[in-house]
Amino acid sequence: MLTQTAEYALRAVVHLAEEYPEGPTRVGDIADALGVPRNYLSKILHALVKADVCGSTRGPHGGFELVRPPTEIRLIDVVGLFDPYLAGGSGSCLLGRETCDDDDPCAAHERWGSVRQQVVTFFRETTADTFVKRRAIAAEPS
Amino acid sequence: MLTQTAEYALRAVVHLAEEYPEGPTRVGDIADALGVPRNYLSKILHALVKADVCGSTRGPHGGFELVRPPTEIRLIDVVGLFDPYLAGGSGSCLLGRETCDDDDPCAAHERWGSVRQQVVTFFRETTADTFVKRRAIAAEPS
DNA sequence: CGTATTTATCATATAAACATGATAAACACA
DNA sequence: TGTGTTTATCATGTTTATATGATAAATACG
Repeated sequence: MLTQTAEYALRAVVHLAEEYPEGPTRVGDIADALGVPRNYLSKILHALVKADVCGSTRGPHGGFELVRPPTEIRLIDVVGLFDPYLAGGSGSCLLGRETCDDDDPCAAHERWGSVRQQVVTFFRETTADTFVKRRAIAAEPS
Repeated sequence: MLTQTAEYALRAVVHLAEEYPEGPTRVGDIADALGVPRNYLSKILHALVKADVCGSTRGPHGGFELVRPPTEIRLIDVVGLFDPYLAGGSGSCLLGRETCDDDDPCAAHERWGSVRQQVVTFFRETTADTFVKRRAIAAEPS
């Protein structure tokens, strides 16, 4: 449903949300935590920097961090970078018609559009904090 | 959302549903009608034959046709052949966890599962006749 | 200033999806 | 039985996604 790359990006952002607002986290640490290829993740994080989702710092104590609080980072701005059809509406006609919109719909337009919209809405309305596992403050009760 | 191949398959099956229950349709005719590569479509249709969705006949007057009425062909059995994650539930954890089910769910399990389920349900409950454009029997009223 | 640490960038490799082309096998029909 | 039509199969090519590795540039700190 998502490309591997988009899923890596999402998981990295959720991970960074867990660290927020501590300082930068190294690529290697994120890669180890998520179990994804380090150099590949590096490229993905760099794309997120260019998209103004993450910030980066080089050198000792460097790494990546979110540029805004997790509550203000919509997942659509993360996965949409790597699965562009989720962001823009291109190639959206299930039956492959050139033009397919509300005015001139294909036979599947309404039903498929509705399903598709639910997916898009999910990523648009969900923010990076949603899937953060909060650490327990106190020890768990015995 | 669907791979190109799965979309070709879906469109071919909808096309064959429009011909049903006439005799077989040639690959070339289907390919021309849909605007998809002929030889590639041939391979896809062959897979649909092996999956008992289509039947094929060689030689003159040969081609492909549905083996059952379109109302009895679920789209999941078409797209699931080429997008296996839609059929089986593999790789379904958005956060990449090894085990993620109702008993031991990740932080995204419920919300993502619900969205995902809507897509799967769409293909499971929609049959090949749904998107057939019926030819008007009479001339359209002036 | 020098050195270790870290991201940025570039070059390359691998795997999968997508697509093309040629030949073989089955079939219809004269 | 022969010939043309059609799918079946196999071999190959192209493009994109995924991944790896090496080097360059920036930064912190002694």
